[in-house]
Amino acid sequence: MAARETNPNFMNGVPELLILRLLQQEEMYGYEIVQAIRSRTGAAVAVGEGVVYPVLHGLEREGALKSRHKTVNGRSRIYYSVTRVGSRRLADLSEAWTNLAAAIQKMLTGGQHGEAIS
Amino acid sequence: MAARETNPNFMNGVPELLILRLLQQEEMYGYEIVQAIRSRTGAAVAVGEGVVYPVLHGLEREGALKSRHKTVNGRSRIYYSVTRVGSRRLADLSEAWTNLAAAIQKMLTGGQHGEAIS
DNA sequence: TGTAATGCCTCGAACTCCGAGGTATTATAA
DNA sequence: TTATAATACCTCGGAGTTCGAGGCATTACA
Repeated sequence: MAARETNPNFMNGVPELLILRLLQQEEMYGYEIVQAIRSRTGAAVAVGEGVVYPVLHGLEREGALKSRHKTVNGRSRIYYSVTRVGSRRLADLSEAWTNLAAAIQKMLTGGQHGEAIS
Repeated sequence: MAARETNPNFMNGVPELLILRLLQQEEMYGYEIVQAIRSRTGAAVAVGEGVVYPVLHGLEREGALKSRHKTVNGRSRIYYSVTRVGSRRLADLSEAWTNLAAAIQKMLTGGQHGEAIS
């Protein structure tokens, strides 16, 4: 998918959305995010590390996230948190997703006829 | 994206879902579908012909759709309609989408803490 | 001592969407 | 009459994502 301009950048981007949302609530590290997504969605969404880490790196490169190292129990972790840019991005993605979901929901449950705009 | 097995095939697949849904309601042809999606979603979703035709061909190849030629006003059209296989597929995709949307919605609006299922 | 869990990472394969472009006919406008 | 738009079909290359497997290292547990 190219950088779509007609449609909101959704269709894809769900991992990015969820990661931003989680990090907005609290600072987390990659491995933790993988499990948080799985558990908080009741396994409806399950992304692997192969998805999470690249997204994390990409968002940081864009300035949407900032990170800091921390060692806990001899374990080195990289905690991420959202920046002002990331917060803005989350708001945009969140709205785009909501619009898309609403549109699709309407099509799935809506009446048979393509009502004219009238 | 590979043929995901952990997650439902969503994330993507929105065009496929909408096309199946439209065709289940009434027989349509490609060019018509492009505009129907745009108008019935209030332009929230706008897929081009470069998306619709390949999906149509793929679904027909899989036996989810059947087609018939028809000439109207000197215009040659290919009308598609869903088969039993397509109907089954629509039901599956539809359910998968609903589950995904619900999971995401909960994450977007839900409380800060990773509450236990309770 | 070995296996699982934690924690980080990258890579290639597969897939889809996107936009541009091509062809042909009919309708409308200049 | 001629040019442009609309209808109607199609394909292709580029771009961006997700997926799973795999690698590395340390700590916890059996």
